[in-house]
Formats: sequence, structure tokens, C-alpha cells
Amino acid sequence: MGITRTEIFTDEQNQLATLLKALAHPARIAILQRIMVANTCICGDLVGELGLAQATISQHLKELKNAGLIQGTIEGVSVCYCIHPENWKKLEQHLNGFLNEYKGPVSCC
Amino acid sequence: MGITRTEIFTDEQNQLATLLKALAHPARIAILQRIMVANTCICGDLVGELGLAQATISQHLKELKNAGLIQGTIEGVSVCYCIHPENWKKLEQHLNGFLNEYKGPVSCC
DNA sequence: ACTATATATTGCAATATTACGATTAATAAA
DNA sequence: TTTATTAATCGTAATATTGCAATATATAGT
Repeated sequence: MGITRTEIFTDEQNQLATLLKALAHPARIAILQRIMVANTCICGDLVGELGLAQATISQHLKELKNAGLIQGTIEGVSVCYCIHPENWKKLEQHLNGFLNEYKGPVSCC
Repeated sequence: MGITRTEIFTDEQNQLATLLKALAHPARIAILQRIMVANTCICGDLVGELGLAQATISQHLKELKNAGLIQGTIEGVSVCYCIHPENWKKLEQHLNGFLNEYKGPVSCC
């Protein structure tokens, strides 16, 4: 089968899973970190700085954009990416909401 | 080629990606939520409560255990799972550290 | 118009993930 | 010891992901 059965889960669960999947790759984490550190948007630099082919970087950027985590604007011949402020905030909230459902270790296993 | 090139990333990046991958499935999110809400460990209940086959649930539990997010102890004929307190804390820290690298929207795209 | 530069898209091969039926293993109860 | 119950493992089919070369697209400068 190989296809996630999203129908049996809540929208919340599916949305969080989708966001986490977008984050769950070292290249995409590295890309996001570089964007965050540089603050000012970069792009083609990424291809040189990470050791991946241009097509591969472009693909990862596309995934991050589809997930809404970054936004890109064309600047002449190059493209400038940066964090999507609102969605990043939403991600933080969504994620913290999930993590905080855990109320410390109680009598258990 | 279909294999993540972990060699070109830092251990931090790879570890975070691995943790996020373990979380990045609605079934595993649902499982974690149920464990967190119930506090006291459950297991076989999960098979009934989520609409997935027993083998599938078992597989997801294994992944969560491999990632260190949960722990399981045998209790008679059944198995009791619960959150792994230390690792959950580490996850929170790791994740917050990553999310907080972003310092709000500056002049950008 | 032509050229150079930057990025996106396409097509494909290698590998990973998801899901499940069937089977196995392990304990509890009879 | 047989039987029932629970969970793990195996095998396999369907699908998704990762990565790259090759190609396409789009803008800037000449």
C-alpha cells in the first residue's frame, strides 16, 4: 500500500505531520538555519555552501515553500528566500501545543 | 539516488532530522497524543482506537521506540508504552533551539 | 538578438516508507 | 499441556523520497 491513511486522522494531526515532514531532512534543516542566520535572504549561495547539486537544492526549497515555511521573491536573475514570518509563528505554536501535552513523568512503566 | 547524504551535514542536523522524521506521521502523532493524555501507559488499546492493523501499529511503536521517544515494558501478556521523559525533554530543547534561531521578520523579501 | 547567469523542471535510478496478511513468540489461564 | 491473548516479525505490494544530469525558462548585460 505505501500510502498514508490520512482519512482516519484529524486535520490537526495531518497538518502537523506534513509540517514535520517538511522539516525532517538534514538538508532542509541546514537551509533553514542558513536563512535564519543570514537574516537577509540568500539562495544560489546555498548550492555552494551545502554540498548538493543545484537541482537538489531547488527541490528542497520548493518543498519548504510548499509547506509555507519560506517565501521567495525574484530579484533580478536570482531568487531571494526567507522565513515566512506568520507561518513560522504558527509552526512554533502548533509544535509547542503538541509537545506540551506531555505533563512530566507520572507513575508509569 | 534516494539515499540521504548524511555525511555532508552536522551531527546536530542529522539527529534533529531523525527525530522529526519519527514524529512526521499522523499515526505516530496520534499514538503519542494518546499516550500523553492517558498518562498511564496503554498499548493494545491503540489498535482498536486508531483504525490501523495491529502490525502497522506495532511498526509505528517500534519507530518511536527506536527514536527514543517512548519506552515500553512488558506487563503480563501485554506491553505498556509511555513517553521517555529524558528524551522528550531533549527533544523539546533541541527543537526550541532550532526554532528560536529565527529572530523575527527583518528587512527582507 | 546574443550571451551569461540563476533557477526551475523533467526524467530516471536507487532507496525508503507505509500498510497489511500471515506467521511467530511469549505469557496467562484453563 | 492445551488454548487464548497479545505483541513482534516477516514478506510483500504500493507508493514516496532523494539525488542528479540534462534541459528548460527567465532575466541582465552586451
